[in-house]
Amino acid sequence: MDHKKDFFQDVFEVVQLIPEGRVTSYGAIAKFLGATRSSRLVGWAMNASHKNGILIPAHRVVNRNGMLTGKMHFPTPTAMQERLEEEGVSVVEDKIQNFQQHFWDPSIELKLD
DNA sequence: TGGGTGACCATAG
DNA sequence: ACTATGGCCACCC
Repeated sequence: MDHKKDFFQDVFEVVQLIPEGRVTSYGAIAKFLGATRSSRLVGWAMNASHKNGILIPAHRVVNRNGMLTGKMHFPTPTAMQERLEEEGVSVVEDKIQNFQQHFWDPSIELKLD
C-alpha cells in the first residue's frame, strides 16, 4: 500500500488504453511517463503484471523495431503473434508489418491538450 | 542492505 | 549498413 502510485501501475494503465489493432513500444510508454531512460522497466512491468495476475494487452507492446521481443514470456511461443493477428496486425518472422501504421504513441494520443 | 537484473534505447565505432 | 557498448533505475532476493 504505497501512498504514491507505483511506476508499474502507471505502465499498466497506459497499456490498458492501447486500442485494439494498435501497438506501441516500451520506450514510448516510458517516455510518456517521463522516464525515457527506463524503457527496460516497462518491459519488466509486463513481467510483473503476469506475476501479479493483472491482465493487460501486453501483446500490443513491442520494441522500437516492431519486433515481438517479449513473445517468449507468453504462455506459448505463438500466443503474442496470434493475439495481434486476431486484431488485424500482421506479423512476419516476429516482426510487425506496417509497424508505423499501427503505432500508437501515448505521448500523442493521450496528450493533455 | 546492496548488488544484480532486464519483454530497451541511443550512440559510437 | 551493422555490431558493440553503456546507461538506465524500480524491483527482487
